[in-house]
Amino acid sequence: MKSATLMQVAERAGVSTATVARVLKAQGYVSDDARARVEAAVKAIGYRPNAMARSLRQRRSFTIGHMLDAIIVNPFFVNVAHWAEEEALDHGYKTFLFNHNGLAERERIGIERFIERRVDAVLFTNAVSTDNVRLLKAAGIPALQLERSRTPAAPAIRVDNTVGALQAMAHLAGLGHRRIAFIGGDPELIGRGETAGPTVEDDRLAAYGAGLAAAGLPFDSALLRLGKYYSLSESGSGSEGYHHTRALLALADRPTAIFATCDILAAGALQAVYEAGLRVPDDISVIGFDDTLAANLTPQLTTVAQPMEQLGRIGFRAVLAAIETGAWPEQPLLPSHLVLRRSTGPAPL
Amino acid sequence: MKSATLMQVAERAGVSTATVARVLKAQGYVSDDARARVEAAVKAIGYRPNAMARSLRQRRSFTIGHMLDAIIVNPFFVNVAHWAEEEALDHGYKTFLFNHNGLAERERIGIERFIERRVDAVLFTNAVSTDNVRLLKAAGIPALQLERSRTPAAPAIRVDNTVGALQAMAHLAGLGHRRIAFIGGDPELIGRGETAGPTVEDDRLAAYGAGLAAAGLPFDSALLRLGKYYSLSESGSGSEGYHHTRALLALADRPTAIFATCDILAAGALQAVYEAGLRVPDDISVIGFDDTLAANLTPQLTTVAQPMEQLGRIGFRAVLAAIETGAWPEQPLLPSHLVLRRSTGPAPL
DNA sequence: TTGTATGCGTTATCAG
DNA sequence: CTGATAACGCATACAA
Repeated sequence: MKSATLMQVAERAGVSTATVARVLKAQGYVSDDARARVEAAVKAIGYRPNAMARSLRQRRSFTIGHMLDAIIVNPFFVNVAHWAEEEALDHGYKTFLFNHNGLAERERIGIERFIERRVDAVLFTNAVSTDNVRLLKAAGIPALQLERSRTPAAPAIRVDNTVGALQAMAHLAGLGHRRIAFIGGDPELIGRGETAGPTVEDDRLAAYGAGLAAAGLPFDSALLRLGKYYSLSESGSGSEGYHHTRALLALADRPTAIFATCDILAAGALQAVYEAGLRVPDDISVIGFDDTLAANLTPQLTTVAQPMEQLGRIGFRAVLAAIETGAWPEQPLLPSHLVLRRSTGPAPL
Repeated sequence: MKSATLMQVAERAGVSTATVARVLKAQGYVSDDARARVEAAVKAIGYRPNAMARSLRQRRSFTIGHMLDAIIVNPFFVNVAHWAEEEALDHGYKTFLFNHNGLAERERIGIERFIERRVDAVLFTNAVSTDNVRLLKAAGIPALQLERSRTPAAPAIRVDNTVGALQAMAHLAGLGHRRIAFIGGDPELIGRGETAGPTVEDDRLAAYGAGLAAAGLPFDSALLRLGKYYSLSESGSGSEGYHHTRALLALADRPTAIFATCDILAAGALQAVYEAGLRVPDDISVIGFDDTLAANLTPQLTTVAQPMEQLGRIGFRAVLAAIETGAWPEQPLLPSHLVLRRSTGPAPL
């Protein structure tokens, strides 16, 4: 039995479609008698409104698009998407996900699909190309960037990376570490996009420097390793962190702590340390970033958590406001914070 | 500029809407002249078809629903969803995801949303309640289960868990292990659903027994630990594996190898072994299942891989066939297989 | 308090 | 080869 229509409900209840619509939307005057008959009819034939017909008529799909990067490699993206979806559900919305894997061409295709399906707004975590984002503006569809701003073509709800990173550095310094290495995304390779001002990678790196200075520790370029977060092609996605750490451990005066700006990088670091026969945190401490893989690693990873749930929920509420009012609410800067687990300890003597 | 309509294209090109539709769908006779004018008009006003109008008219949404379990805890689900989506994209489809976290009530809500949005079919990875699945049947929407069959109310594309599990056991036995522990999902707690015949958990457990027997090893109930795969509420999702392993290590005659039937369980096992000051694989070998977290763990985990990409792709193609022909294609039993990494080695002397 | 009528943007069926 | 025209299922302005 293909779902019935509103008209069939009306017939069965002996009223007009307008009346059925009124009881369904719980607005407008309806007599108790009519209401009861309609409700009975709805139940009897198992009527379910056709969302597509409704959307066509209202020129609103109650659907938003969510563009994501590297969804099967980095759990960060699924998490943000999950919470955005959760919030959307609470407001009668559904989301369409699209994974661009960092490729502008894929992103363009995804955006075209979104436009064809008439999403009411689009969330980017993260955006790749300004031109693509402009496609949405041209179509009159609001767009919002989450976690970082990579293009000036859309507003962004960003994360304060500095606060959490400084906590991490202070934690390490407080444990007596004097040689702290940094494994991070290269600001030149990652995230620069077309937005002016510091990128996420700039901020994390700057916080490393500031944390060193605050603790009165010298900066040593041998302890600085910048590159990609992970490779999408290689099977062991943490191999970037693994190789950097191998190099670090080969140093004559090796570090006693490593601050990696992604849990995936930290996962690779833990593998390299283990392979070298050293123990974490006894011989070397490790801190990650994101709080994605952290609780599953050995030992459980101390890490700077990103506010993934807030990002998703607040992000959705922001686009909803844009859809309904045409204006963007203020965009808060969401804090990151250190989560202590078992991969950090006192510096070895 | 809100996206233009087909009628506007028609006006601009000086033809009827029917002609525009003909060139857009590349079917039916259109003169080269008319075709050129239409194409120019489409380009000029940046026309994009309205998928909702099309769907309403064709009574087909080119959308499928995908019900998932524990999406932010177990990467397995995102992976299957990703590949199903990828295949869907190749066929002009999009998927709606819905996460039920194992709750029948949530699943019901998700299915209702799917029906309202008129998805053309639904994929379950995995289903919770037979009643919910029947809701789809009542609405005339084809449904297919992926990875395991938990209800007789829909066909299923399942995985052959036995072949991979036997490989794992043979690998361990070949390395000289004689005391091999098993940490797995409890057939009574997980997966029994309403389907007759052995569950996934039955199969994995049976393969453990068969592997033992094949290697001429005795079965020792002290080495058998059954429970849940993970807890959705606890932060460290691998805590189940951690606690089982602590118990195993406390045994007077402890095992030299552990076969855990989920990478998340194995992650917890690795943590417990590490905490006990033992090394993997020197003191104890560990094998997981799924190949999700495996490459990120320390040491990289030997595991039985599930065919996640095939599950997603073949699953989508099967529902597409059901949508188009009304009949289900044959449902293959997809093999699992052992992936060797660094967590297994010769049994200690 | 209720009903009628129109249109949302397509597609499909007809004639021409 | 092309153009009217009628649905698809719902929402809403307007009348009654």
